[in-house]
Amino acid sequence: MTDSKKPVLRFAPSPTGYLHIGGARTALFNWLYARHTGGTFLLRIEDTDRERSTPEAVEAILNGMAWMGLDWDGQTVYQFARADRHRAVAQQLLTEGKAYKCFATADELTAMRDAQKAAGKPMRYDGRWRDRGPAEGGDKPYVVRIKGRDSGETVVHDKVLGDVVFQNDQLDDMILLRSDGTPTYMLAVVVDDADMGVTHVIRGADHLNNAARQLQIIEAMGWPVPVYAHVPLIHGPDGAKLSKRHGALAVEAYRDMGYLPETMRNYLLRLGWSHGDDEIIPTAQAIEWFNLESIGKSAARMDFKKLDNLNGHYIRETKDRVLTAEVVALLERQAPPRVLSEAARERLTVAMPGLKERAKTIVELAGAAEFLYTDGPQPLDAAAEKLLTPDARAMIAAVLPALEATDWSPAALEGAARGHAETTGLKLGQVAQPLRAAVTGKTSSPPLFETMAQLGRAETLTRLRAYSS
RNA sequence: GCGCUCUUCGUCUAUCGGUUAGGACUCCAGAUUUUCAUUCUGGCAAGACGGGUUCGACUCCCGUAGAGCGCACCA
Repeated sequence: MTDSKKPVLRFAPSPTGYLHIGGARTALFNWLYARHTGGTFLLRIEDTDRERSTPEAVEAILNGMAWMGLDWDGQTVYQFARADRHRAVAQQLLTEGKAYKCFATADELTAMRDAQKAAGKPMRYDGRWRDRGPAEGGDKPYVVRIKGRDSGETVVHDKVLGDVVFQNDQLDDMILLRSDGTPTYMLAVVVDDADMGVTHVIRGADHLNNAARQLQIIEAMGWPVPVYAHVPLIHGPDGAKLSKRHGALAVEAYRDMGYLPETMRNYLLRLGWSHGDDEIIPTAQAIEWFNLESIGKSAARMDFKKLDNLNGHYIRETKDRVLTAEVVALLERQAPPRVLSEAARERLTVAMPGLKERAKTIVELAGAAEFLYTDGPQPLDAAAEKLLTPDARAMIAAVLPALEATDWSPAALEGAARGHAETTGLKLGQVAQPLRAAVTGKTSSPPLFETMAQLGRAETLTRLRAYSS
């Protein structure tokens, strides 16, 4: 560990699927720590599994990172391109006697494991080729395995979990090079981390066991040991493993559900990391505060109610024009895309202050604003339909002249409505609600008289007349 | 089965041997309001269980239970 140097962090996803919520949090923690310390944050695509890696997945991960607002330093490293280097390291280990060739066939190993399981023994490679000379194998296919220590213990010093001790006799001699000569993940990560100068490895707790194995390679090569921080996994709302059904969705699915990137960063940060009683932690503050010590040890569950609440907060904090852009983008992504006119966008922005404190997601916002960007009489939702009784429609007709006589300012419109309420002995709400239903098609909306003013005299009257009798 | 890890309100968490165990979300009640929402006030609600150690344990140790992860020529 060289304390004099700035930390080097990395996020190393395998492109076998989209960037899910757990990966996004791992990336976020790495990014925050790098930005907090003034260090470097690298991105490495672990595409050594040629069967499962796809260009689409790479694309999805890059897009996900971009949406989350997580930028990385330097070029993206593609692990597969470094296979020669990985092979060279394996070769070095081989010549130094720190690795050996194993000629056991897959069938043989399966049989071995079955026997172990039947005997209630731990299932692991028994080292049958550990001390046999390669000559015995002849020209049969072989894999290269690390010659790990078979006694003593390996300790992973983890910043989150503390010192975790593994008995070396439980760590089997893992494969470095497959029989087709390609490097395995275990070899590739260690070599790449070393070559990239990675000083801190922040990754999911599912890799904790791997850390002990990887330490064997690191020690064999005499490389510096990085600081490890294994962060607990995220579970679904029911405590079970996160699945598509719950929230192991692509981060972009959260965008489509109407969540803001700032919300996701804040929510994911608080899921497993804390700073006293603080809940609202904008990204700039997060960079200032983030540390490894305050990462919790236990797995956390997704809580969409809290996500919604946070998102509502950030929506209210966001500038009107930006929210309009979000709504516009959302509508354009819809199944039949819907493109808003310049006038409609302007109307949205003007009404945004009243709209945004009523929405928890951009999707809700777009829905609640529909009456603003759709001209003409509005379709009524069930509650509005129920409210617009014949009596209510007659009331609208009765109040219409008074409204028309105003200068169409919010105050004047309210005055007219109040006046009508007084002379007819109604409460203001009994006048306002039918008007609201006729104007917006809904029983709840931003303040009615401001809304009518924003809509304009002609448009509002068209809608009112459609539901008056 | 073997190994590793985790365990405070329903959920996310604070607490780093001495507190009426705090905050946030959810939920409930109330205030404000032309609706809804926002905002504000108040309320419900927790140390998995069992042993120790200690004057004193949520906090340290052991055990039990539950949960998660790992045990591939996947990453």
